[in-house]
Amino acid sequence: MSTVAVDLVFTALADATRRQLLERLATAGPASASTIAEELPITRQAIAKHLMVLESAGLVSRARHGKSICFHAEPHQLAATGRWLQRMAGRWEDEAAPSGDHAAAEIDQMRHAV
Amino acid sequence: MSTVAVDLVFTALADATRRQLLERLATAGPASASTIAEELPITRQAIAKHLMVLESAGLVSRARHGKSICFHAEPHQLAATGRWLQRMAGRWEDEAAPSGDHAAAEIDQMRHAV
DNA sequence: TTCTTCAGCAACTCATGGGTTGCACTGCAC
DNA sequence: GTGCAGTGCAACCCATGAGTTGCTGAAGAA
Repeated sequence: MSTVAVDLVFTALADATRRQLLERLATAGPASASTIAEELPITRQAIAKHLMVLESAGLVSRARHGKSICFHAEPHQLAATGRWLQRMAGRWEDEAAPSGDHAAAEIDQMRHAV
Repeated sequence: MSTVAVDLVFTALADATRRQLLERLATAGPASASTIAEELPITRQAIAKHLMVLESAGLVSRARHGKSICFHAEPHQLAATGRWLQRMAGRWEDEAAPSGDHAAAEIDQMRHAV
């Protein structure tokens, strides 16, 4: 996962409406922006904008059929982001561990840096 | 992990500066807002604000020593969020799988819903 | 062909948040 | 006590983004 991809995914997931949208698509099945607009208290335009953000993050994909467009969730990207987070956390924990009490050392350094 | 916690973590991670801050603390060790301010091209106040956001998300914790405050990264929360994401993705994949081609069914339904 | 319904585009309002400056407060060293 | 270094708080500017309205375009049905 590139830094850009991570940025897009986190930005997409930071908004509660977008997470709601994603969950809607994942649990209740694929739908168009118009269909979702009937279920939520916001306009089709707002939903379309959110879906574009989700799509650019790879969390949702579209499929055109005639004049209507069907969006469906992509859990793989979500899982990939989860793995990325865990890898990152693991690496940082490894970096912090071997040097013993890294924090204490830093604090000690701060104390004497007068 | 509660919905509120998830919201806070994603909001915190959505900002590039905050991710940079978090990585700085995780890799180069704990530091105070003033110390980081000397390394980055933004003011101490801006960094302090970001650190508050990271702290409220549980991604960073503070330790006061005299008049200076030392912040250090908390990889556990990052790992927990990663696990949450993967669990979510797994559940959604399970929901999509058993019903066969869910998307196709929905599209078919859309087609005939005139 | 015409009507209807869906999606796309553009402009706009308004709230939120990142970043700044300025000042007050608090420990520590002298 | 005084000065200095670090933090906290409040007000402010400005960019971004969420959401809206209005219109245009295109595809399918009668």
